[in-house]
Amino acid sequence: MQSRTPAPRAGRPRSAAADAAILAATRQALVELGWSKLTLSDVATRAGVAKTTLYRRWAGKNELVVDAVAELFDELELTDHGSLAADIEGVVLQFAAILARPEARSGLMAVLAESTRDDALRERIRESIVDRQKRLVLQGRARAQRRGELPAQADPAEAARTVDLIFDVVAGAVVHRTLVSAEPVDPDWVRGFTQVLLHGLSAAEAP
Amino acid sequence: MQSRTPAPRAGRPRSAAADAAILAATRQALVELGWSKLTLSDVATRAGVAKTTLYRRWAGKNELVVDAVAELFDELELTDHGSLAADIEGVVLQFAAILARPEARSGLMAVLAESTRDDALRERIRESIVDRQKRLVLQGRARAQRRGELPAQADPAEAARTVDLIFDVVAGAVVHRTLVSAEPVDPDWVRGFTQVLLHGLSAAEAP
Amino acid sequence: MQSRTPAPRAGRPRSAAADAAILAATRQALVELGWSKLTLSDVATRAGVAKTTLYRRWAGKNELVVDAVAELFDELELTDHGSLAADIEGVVLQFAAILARPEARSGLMAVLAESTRDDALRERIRESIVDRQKRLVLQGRARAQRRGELPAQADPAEAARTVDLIFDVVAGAVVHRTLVSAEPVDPDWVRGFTQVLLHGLSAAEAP
Amino acid sequence: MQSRTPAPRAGRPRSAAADAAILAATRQALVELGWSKLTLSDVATRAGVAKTTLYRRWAGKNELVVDAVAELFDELELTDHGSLAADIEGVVLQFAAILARPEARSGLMAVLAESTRDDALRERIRESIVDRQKRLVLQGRARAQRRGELPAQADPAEAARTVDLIFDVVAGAVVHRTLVSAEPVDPDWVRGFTQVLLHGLSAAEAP
DNA sequence: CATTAAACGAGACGGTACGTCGAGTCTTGCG
DNA sequence: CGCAAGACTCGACGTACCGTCTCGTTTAATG
Repeated sequence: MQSRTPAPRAGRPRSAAADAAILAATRQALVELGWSKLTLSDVATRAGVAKTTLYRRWAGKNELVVDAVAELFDELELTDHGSLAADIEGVVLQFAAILARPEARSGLMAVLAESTRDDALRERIRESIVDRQKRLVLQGRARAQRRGELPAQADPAEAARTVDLIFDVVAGAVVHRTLVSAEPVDPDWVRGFTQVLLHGLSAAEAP
Repeated sequence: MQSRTPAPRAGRPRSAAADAAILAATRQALVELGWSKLTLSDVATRAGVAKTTLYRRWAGKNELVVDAVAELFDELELTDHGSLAADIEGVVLQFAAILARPEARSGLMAVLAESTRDDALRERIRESIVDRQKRLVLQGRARAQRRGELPAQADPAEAARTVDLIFDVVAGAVVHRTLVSAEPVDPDWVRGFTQVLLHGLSAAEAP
Repeated sequence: MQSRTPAPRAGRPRSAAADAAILAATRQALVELGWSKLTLSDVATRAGVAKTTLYRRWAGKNELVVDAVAELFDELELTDHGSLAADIEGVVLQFAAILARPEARSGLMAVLAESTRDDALRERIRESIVDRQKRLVLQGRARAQRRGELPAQADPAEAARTVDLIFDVVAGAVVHRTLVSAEPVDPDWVRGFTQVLLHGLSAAEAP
Repeated sequence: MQSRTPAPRAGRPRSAAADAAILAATRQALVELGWSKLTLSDVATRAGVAKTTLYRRWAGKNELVVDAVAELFDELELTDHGSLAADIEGVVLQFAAILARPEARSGLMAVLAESTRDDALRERIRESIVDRQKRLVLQGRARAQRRGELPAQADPAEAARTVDLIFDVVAGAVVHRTLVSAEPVDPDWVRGFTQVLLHGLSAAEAP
């Protein structure tokens, strides 16, 4: 495969530093102001960049925030704790820690809200954020199967459907706990959640 | 408890019809425009009401939309289908049907996003929407215990914690599936989800 | 004929004070900044008024400046100095004094420049500034005819044409001297100009 | 007088063709867009030249337009029609014909407007446009004196003052008629104007 | 039944951010 | 070094919506 060099066109090239500065400034502004009071003028000022430069690279607030927030989730990883339950607990705690950061809370929910009426935006979110993190589920299952904690799945379509289901359950529960119920995702809760996820309600209610 | 009648002061009383018209207009505007392009002037015009009248009753866009959206969720009910699994499947489908309506998608996520930086708003959402629907979980558990599908829980604190957990898991998964993954909540998915919820991952992956 | 009361429409009436403040602020800004560096935001700020208010009343910079400048020329009057020559000299000096003010120089020429490509603007200038001042020529001629310095004119069409001609000559010469040649309109020049106007070149060159 | 060759320094010399192309493009843009909507980027594109090249040669819009417009007036000449009156009528018609061209109207007035607050620009206009055309007045007077239509003038200072006065009267009247009154400079008007100029108002009103 | 005080419609108001555009400068690579 | 291309900073543009205000006009309970 060839290098990614994007065809060195004529004229002055775009400043690479500007991109990083803008995304950082966006996150900072999200922390201080939240989504709705964040203005692109302000972001430009913080980044030491003209508003025009910003609009040359992103179509608007939504696209910019998606990119700024997406980077936050790339630090997630599935540390090996020896058992499936422990692995899940570990990654759920990491995920909750990210969602506890104001730039993530504020930014993520807002772009999700916008995406309900903007298909292009939804696709962008899916590519940049959602699908990138499904790797964690795949990794977790593979590891659990290697350990013999889960059986192998024959049907690949069924397997894919299960990955999606688990992702929705895990991500949904943590997001709901954090942003809707606004309760802390503490080790107790994580333990309870993992129990339900692995063994179901009936088991969970009768330990 | 006192009557709700708010001390019939002198002067012309507020029009009761206006409230209903405004909330309906808000939902209609959410459908057509979505949260971010909805303007209070527009809502006022649609409702055949002056902007002043609107601001006399709600503090702003957020409060108005919370009230407009909250009504949508009151139609949820836990029909008795004979078994816990069937009851869950029924209510999940109902919930998904509401979330499929654009006024709910757009409005709900937006106010949740705003609530990440506005505690009063979060409290209002919790009162108007979230806590009102926990009744469904309570009802479902009571019915399942009557049927002998679930054991009684001795510790009331533990019982409350379980209700919250289940609510986060169910609501979170459906919301995530609908609004983030943007995949349909069809009977297949609901069956799979209910299996995981009742019997856990291990069971679900090897039926 | 009825009063000018402009049909008291519904809603809050426009502030009368705002108009005056805006026009005064416009003249002040013309003095300090000149036409090309004058911004409507700045005018609004000076007038203690929101930009919206300004745009609600004038379509743009051009229209605003026409109105602001037009008022300056309303102070012109044809004082009776006893002879046609003296009357002309008097009004020419007055006119030159107005053109010496920076708000008049800068504003007038700029809107004239714009009017070369904007017929509506040209018409507005003609109504607000040019035609209003033709009264001076009419007045001067009437007075001179009363004194016997000029013969009466029988043909009204011819008379109108002469008024236009004289206006173009007088206004044109003073404007050109002031703004193009950028030389002072002092009493000497005025005397010479009046001689040419009344008695022609041949006489002027051989006194 | 030294050669105009500007010291052939090292490096690639400036393209001579570019200058002409830029000035032509400027005039074309003035015709199509007028002063205020003319942009230097657009001029550069029309001339097939980079913006840099343009700024290397002119300081800005004003200077560029002065040069582009000045060339237009160089085609004026005082054809000998046999009498002073006829000569004046001829040159006035020529002048009016130039002012009827949109690039002249729009460009000339705009730079004059700018020059009210920019002394360097005014000086440049005077050199490039105004003073260059005073030759016509000098020429006309010399010819008339040769013919015996005008007496010789002894005092050179007085003579200079008269040239300026006549120039202001002629140029001023034509410009005012064309751009302010926005009436055509037709042969009738020119005849009337020449009568006033040569014989004065009193004569003109009683032919 | 007249009074009266608040609610009402209309729309102007001071603000603030928007997204675009032009001016003039700077930074590439090519000739 | 000149030049084309085009990204850069800066600042004004004209628009839109917010939430407040000031009008003149209902409208129901009270006196």
